[in-house]
Amino acid sequence: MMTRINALRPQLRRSEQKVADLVLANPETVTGLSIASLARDAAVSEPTVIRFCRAIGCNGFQDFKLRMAASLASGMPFVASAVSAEDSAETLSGKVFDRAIACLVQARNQLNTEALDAAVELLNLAPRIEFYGHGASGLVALDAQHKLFRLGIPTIACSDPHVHGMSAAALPANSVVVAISHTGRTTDLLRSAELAREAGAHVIAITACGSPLARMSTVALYAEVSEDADTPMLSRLAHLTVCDVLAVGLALRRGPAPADTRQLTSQGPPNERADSHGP
Amino acid sequence: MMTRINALRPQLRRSEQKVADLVLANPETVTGLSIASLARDAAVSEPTVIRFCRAIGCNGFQDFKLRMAASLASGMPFVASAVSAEDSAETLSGKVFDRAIACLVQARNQLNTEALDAAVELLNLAPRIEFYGHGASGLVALDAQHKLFRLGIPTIACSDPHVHGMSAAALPANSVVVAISHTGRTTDLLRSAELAREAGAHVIAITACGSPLARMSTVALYAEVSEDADTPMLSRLAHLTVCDVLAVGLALRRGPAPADTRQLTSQGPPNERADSHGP
DNA sequence: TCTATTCATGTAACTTTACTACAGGCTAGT
DNA sequence: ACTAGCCTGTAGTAAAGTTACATGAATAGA
Repeated sequence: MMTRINALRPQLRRSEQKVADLVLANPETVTGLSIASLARDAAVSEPTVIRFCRAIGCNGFQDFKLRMAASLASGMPFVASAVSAEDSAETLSGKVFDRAIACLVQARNQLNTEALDAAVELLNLAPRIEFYGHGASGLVALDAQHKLFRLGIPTIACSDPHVHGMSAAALPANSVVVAISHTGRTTDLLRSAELAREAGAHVIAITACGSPLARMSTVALYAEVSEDADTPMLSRLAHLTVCDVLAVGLALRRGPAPADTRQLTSQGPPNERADSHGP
Repeated sequence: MMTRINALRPQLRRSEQKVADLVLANPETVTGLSIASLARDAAVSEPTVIRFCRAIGCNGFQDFKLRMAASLASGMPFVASAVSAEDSAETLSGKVFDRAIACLVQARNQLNTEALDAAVELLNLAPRIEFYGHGASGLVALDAQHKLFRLGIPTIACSDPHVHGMSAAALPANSVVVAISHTGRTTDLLRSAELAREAGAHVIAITACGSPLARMSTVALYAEVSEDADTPMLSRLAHLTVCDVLAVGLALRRGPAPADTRQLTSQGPPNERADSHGP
């Protein structure tokens, strides 16, 4: 909503721009104002305000206020703010959670569909699937393995450079390596990805946009997280969820749809076996 | 907002309850309606609608609509909906991400502060900290270890029953075991938690409300996820984030606040060492 | 440079909306 | 059965949003 106003601002009439500026300056207060007050504050007439609302695609002032409130609510609560030692437990957990959520929202919005489609297709045709990652990303790889195992798709997760180096060189053609790295610059990982490609395998990269890993991959899935939150603590969550998407997409395409779908969306009986699969 | 209406419903007057029911039945449409239409649809008079708005803590109908829109916007976009084989890549990734986000929002809202405070305090005083978890939760434990290691706090993560059984029995007094299990019924984990308590250690449980693990723990952190999404695929994310909160809380209390805080909120130089810490 | 035309902006009138004061009617206690 | 108190709807009011129209400014053509 805010971005839309910003985008449409140039093609607005001068007096309407005054309204736009006022709205962009203090969006929170706008929802509480009436046309009259808003018109007065922006030094324009009431109909101009209405014309502004129409210009940015609303049905009127009421509709505008509603959309504004909705837009603020969906963007506002999950702003990433730095933690400080003075924070109470409540604000602390709020901040950490909000940052995690904001990170996922961002990842969700920038994941490009074509790449995702291509990735699922590659996975679907692959005779063998392997997940490589180091450090925190190694855990993501393990998690992906674990999840695909539950879906009946055998895979291998490696976080040891020598192991995945050897494994990559020996991959059959059209295999898929999912290389996970936030920075996309880990040399060991790049080397193994290179080996995999030489062996005729495809590389799906889960990494940041523009990284070396992204450039040398068959398909790159960008899970960029906001610069303020550029830490393994957050990128992890985004990577995990991207893997979830891949797993679900693959399961839907491969497995007998109805049964496997339910297995994904609701768990079986909640007994002690439910989370006792060894890692 | 919706939960508030539900909570206040019993102490509403009969005709006001009719309005409440209508609002709860189709919340999305309400924001577009006027008092007159809403009153007609609920078969009550206009003033009753206004009284209803006041009763649930709004300043009037306008305010009510605004809050409703805001509430819907923050809850709506991340509704958990089941995936199906017909979904395109875009809707699929949207659904998976939305469910992940909804899960975190839910976890965020139900994490109780006192327990969190107590947990951080226990961790702060602990001479030794260990994380136990099986299966997917084992990865969460490893992740927590990894993260605390980065913060300069040595810990141990175990997912082998025999290993954490032995370790638990040998814990010094006031040590802390963080036991992670979605169901809270894994027998091996319960046994080790029992051993830890007998050894004089505290147990922080990250599990579902009312589980056996929660009952026998010193402090229980509930990371309940919505019943529709009751799968390891989601609880994982909530558990990870709860661990993040614990780690950040602990680091803030222990370490030299300013330096460590920045280390948490923004990463160092994005070179190849950034995510190359071995698992 | 003057004029005509088009577009932007404000004024004024209108409609709908939200809200308030009051009175009728139902419920409950005695 | 009667009365007191409270819930509910009717009628009225003020203010809000919206529309039609007229005036002013700006631009282009002669």
